[in-house]
Amino acid sequence: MFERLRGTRDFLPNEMAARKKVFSTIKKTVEEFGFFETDTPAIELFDLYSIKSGEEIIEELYAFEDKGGRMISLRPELTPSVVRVLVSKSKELSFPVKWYSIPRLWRYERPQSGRLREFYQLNIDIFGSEDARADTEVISCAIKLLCDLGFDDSDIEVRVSDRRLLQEFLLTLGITNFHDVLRIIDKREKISQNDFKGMLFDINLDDCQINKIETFLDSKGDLLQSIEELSKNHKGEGISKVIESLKKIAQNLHDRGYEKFISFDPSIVRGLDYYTGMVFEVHDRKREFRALFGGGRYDNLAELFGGEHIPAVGFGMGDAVLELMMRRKGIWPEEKLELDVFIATIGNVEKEVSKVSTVLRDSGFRVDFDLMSRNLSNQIKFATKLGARSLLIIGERDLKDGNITIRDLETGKESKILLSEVVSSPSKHLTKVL
RNA sequence: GCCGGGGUGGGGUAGCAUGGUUAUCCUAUGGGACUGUGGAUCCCAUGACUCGGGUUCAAAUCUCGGCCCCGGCCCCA
Repeated sequence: MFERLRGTRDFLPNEMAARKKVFSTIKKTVEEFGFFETDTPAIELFDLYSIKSGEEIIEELYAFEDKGGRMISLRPELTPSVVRVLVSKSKELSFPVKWYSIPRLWRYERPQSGRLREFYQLNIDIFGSEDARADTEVISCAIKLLCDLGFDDSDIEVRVSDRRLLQEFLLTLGITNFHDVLRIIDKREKISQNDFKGMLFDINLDDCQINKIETFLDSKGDLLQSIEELSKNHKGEGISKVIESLKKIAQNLHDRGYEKFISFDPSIVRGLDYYTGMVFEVHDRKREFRALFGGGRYDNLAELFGGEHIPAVGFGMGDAVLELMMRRKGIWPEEKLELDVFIATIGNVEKEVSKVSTVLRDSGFRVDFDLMSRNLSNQIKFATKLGARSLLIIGERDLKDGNITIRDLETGKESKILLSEVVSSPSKHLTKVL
């Protein structure tokens, strides 16, 4: 016996049935927003990840040397691959490009609630547009997606900010070590106020600066309103440009009727160094789970990869947290098998079974029948376990008059019918699930 | 890598504090009976103390270590 690798999952047919429904909802919504599906290899050159990442990230790669002596890694995220494709094809693509993908990703991390070593992640990105409408489109798609899955504004909160806002603000305070400060701000929710102050103090900020930072971070709330206030309180060329673009995003989201989902939160910074503008995060309102989405604008990644300047905005959504949240709300689909027709037999009726099953399958029904020569009772039991909607009973005795029995397994109603009748017009007597 | 809580048939469990007959119950799976209606029922069978060391006359039970699972930290691209 072999054990499943830590942090990985097996999906049995009934579990897979539920996942398929969720994934198809996701795909449908995203495609309604005009995104096209892409895919890239699960393996890439190790360097694709080592170039822009720190040592800690590299430690979490599933990496190995191939037979040609190349260092290879399983992809831990999709963005580098997509940007690689984009850079190599940029001359032949017409921009903006709206792409999505639901890759399987691998990260060698310690599994926790909502975090696994192998998982799926929906990625959507818009490349080529710097316009605030692109940012809005991405955020709207995230919101619509959650609505279509069955969530509403009482379940989730989308917090939006812009990294440049915080940076410009820190500059006005004379603070330049963004990297350290952002890191601490990112932790603020998890630690006490004293620890927060202490950590900032440790990197040589004074009380006055710390107080101002706290006041600034607390200016969260309704997106439009908060931004209006910001623009009153913070003048200056750099900062007003950022505020202007946030205002556009806010107004646009408002026009789409999504204002209830959105709030402004200047403490959202999303990781480090990666993002260059708008950033957003989606959480459950109770904060029971880790972030469901994270995304934002990353305008200079293509250049980092040796291409031309291609502005980009997008997000990633992992399937693990999504499943936890949907289960908590009771909207994860039922894990049950689905079959349209099961044919039960009594005696030697092989010929008729072959004929009927073929006709039904040709008409698009999902059909199965007994392969074990079981008695009728056990066949019915088995049909129920397969989730069959309808049951056909073909028995030697009734067949002498050309009859078979047809039973609706959901209502329990059954009737006798001519076999020839079912064969000539199956859709009249049987229904397909879905 | 660090910290905490756990591992009893395929799944879910009782037993463990206070060591002592054949390890409980539900479910699942397989077979059989009811001679074509039973999505049943009844009968039979299958099947477990995570692994290794220690204490003891005796360990599922106490103890140490490994492995694995769950949760948290770190990190979260």
